[in-house]
Amino acid sequence: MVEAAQVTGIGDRGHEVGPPELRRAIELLFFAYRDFTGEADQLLERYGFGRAHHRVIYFVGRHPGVSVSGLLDILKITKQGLSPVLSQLVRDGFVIARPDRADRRRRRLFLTEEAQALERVLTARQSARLAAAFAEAGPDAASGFTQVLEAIIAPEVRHRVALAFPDPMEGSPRP
Amino acid sequence: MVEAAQVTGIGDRGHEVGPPELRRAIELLFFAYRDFTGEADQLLERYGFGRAHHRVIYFVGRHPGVSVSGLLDILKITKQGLSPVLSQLVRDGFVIARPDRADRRRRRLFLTEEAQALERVLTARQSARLAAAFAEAGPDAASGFTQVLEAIIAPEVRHRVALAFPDPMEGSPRP
DNA sequence: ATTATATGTCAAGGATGCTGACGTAATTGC
DNA sequence: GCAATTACGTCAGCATCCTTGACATATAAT
Repeated sequence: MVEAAQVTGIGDRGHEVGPPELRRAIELLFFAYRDFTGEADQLLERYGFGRAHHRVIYFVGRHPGVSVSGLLDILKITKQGLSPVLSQLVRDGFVIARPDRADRRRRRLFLTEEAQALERVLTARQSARLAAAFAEAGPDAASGFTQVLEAIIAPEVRHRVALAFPDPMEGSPRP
Repeated sequence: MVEAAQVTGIGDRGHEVGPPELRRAIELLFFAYRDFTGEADQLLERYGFGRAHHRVIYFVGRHPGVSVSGLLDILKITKQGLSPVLSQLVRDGFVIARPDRADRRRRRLFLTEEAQALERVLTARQSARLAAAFAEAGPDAASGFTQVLEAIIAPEVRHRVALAFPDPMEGSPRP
């Protein structure tokens, strides 16, 4: 096939393997995600933060009082991987960790006001980009977009995603 | 606000910052992309490859005869970043680089048969996951999904995405 | 009292990038 | 023909983010 590609050469589309619309969707997801996540980096740099810090700030902001292990469950990384990032955020005054009253082994994490302000700006930027895309594609497309994303997510992970309307149980201590 | 979060404590949703559906979409994109890309990793490990190798295999497969700089343009990384990955793929017999006939400074990249087979399996896995999500969400949602992804992508990058139908100009030498 | 849990830390390493500098071969422009 | 440019490679150094493994400490549960 390599020889064939060289012989037929120019204009060869490579081996066709599946429905073009699926192949196209795979690529769209790659490019879209890359462009989308690149949005916030410039602002984070000013604070000496990277993507990992962004994720922590975001999810602690969404789940105030989450425990360290709860955060690890969401992020699906190891505590050794989280450690330097979380330490820096605490050291720099962006995250506050206080022991849970009922179980003092657990540290509940909260954003400081400065971190909340940063998170608002970061989320606002990404929201603006999404809103522009939704406006361009139309409300039905926007609805389909979230439906498909939800279907892509592994069933056991879906419950972690924020609900469209506030979750009354959010932040409650584990049994 | 941190104190407020601790006082109101349990059940607090954190600071509400924007439309819930946009916040929800941001999270969906995060979880969906993570689950989606994790799909192929297990298979790649058997070859001693990572995501970077996957990207090279994928795009060389989609653009047979692409030059090194062409690949760098697609991936948006530096040649120093690509170098170890591409070298390993050539060394392991997954990518063949031959000088362009008209301009022998340029190396045109092709996949070997083994690499094509691997790429087919990898893409088939991801296609299957996408197809399942499309089936679950319905054809209209699938259409909206790709429309929104395309709208998210920066305009100057959109032309890089595969077309739904083969591009007759693909692989042609630069003027 | 023993065991289990939540967390932290030290060590070592891998994957994937970056910038900067330099070199070589080939092509292009004058 | 010669200089500048282009395509590519490589070496050095560094950063980010993540891993596994081992061990320590405090608290809670039994």
